[in-house]
Amino acid sequence: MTGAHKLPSLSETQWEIMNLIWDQAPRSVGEVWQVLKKRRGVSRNTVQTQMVRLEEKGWLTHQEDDAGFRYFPTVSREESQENSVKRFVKTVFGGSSEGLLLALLSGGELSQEEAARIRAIINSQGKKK
Amino acid sequence: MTGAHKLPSLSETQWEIMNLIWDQAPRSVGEVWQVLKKRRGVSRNTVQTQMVRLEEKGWLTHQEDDAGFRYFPTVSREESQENSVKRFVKTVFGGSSEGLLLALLSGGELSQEEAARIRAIINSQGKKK
DNA sequence: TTCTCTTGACTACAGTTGTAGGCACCGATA
DNA sequence: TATCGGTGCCTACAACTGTAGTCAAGAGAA
Repeated sequence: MTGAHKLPSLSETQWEIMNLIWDQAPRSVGEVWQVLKKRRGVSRNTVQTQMVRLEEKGWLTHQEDDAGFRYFPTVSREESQENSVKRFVKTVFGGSSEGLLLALLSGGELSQEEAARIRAIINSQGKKK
Repeated sequence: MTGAHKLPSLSETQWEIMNLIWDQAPRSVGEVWQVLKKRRGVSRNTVQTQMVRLEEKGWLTHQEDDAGFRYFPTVSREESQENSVKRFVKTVFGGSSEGLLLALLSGGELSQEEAARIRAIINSQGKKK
């Protein structure tokens, strides 16, 4: 499982777009644009360019129907996130997952609730094996 | 504490170099090169260019002594890692730290020991407040 | 004193990214 | 039918990246 997809990595903007498409696929350029425009006033062609590039890189495919082009992700969000985390841990923390976790906790970004949920996840994992 | 440093973000190669300098500062271009050359056969000028760019971006400064230029980090590794994690969580996980943690755990990259240490960290955090 | 090595400065160049303008086509509408 | 909004295609362009070559000055070595 977890195929070793090995697509070229995503820029931040590209993550933003991929996340929208993973949230709900398929999506047209126009639909993605509607969201991004509201979020940060970007132009339609900007979005289109990125989506074309994402297809070139292998992250998206499209089908054409009477409504136009509809884009689909080619890989799952989970797999992509996992790969991305691995790489991130390697480059920023020299491979130490603990380092990542410590930074996450010291960052002071977690709410009480979030911290609690994280503990719950960790503990359940502990039992699981 | 944790000054809002707001330097332009680092590329992967730049993280690699910064990590070497954080490991031991100050460092000359030659010293950094020695390590990188072994790791991935890069040329000296490549390293120098990057270090100059890092200084331009504000991540490094240098002093000159009789041995030549010695480079120092301008911000702490911890602070930089924390900022980097925040941004990463935002772009890849739409802001969900739990998402990050789940990906880390599902990634199947953690050894038993590492998982155990992570649990320990989490649990101690729990008590701490 | 020459030749060589190290080092810092400057230059180059292709690939990626973010951003967007212009054009042509098509269907709806006035 | 003349117009208009949406769509896809092609082009552009500056900034940043990774990579490295050339050069000149200084430090030793022969």
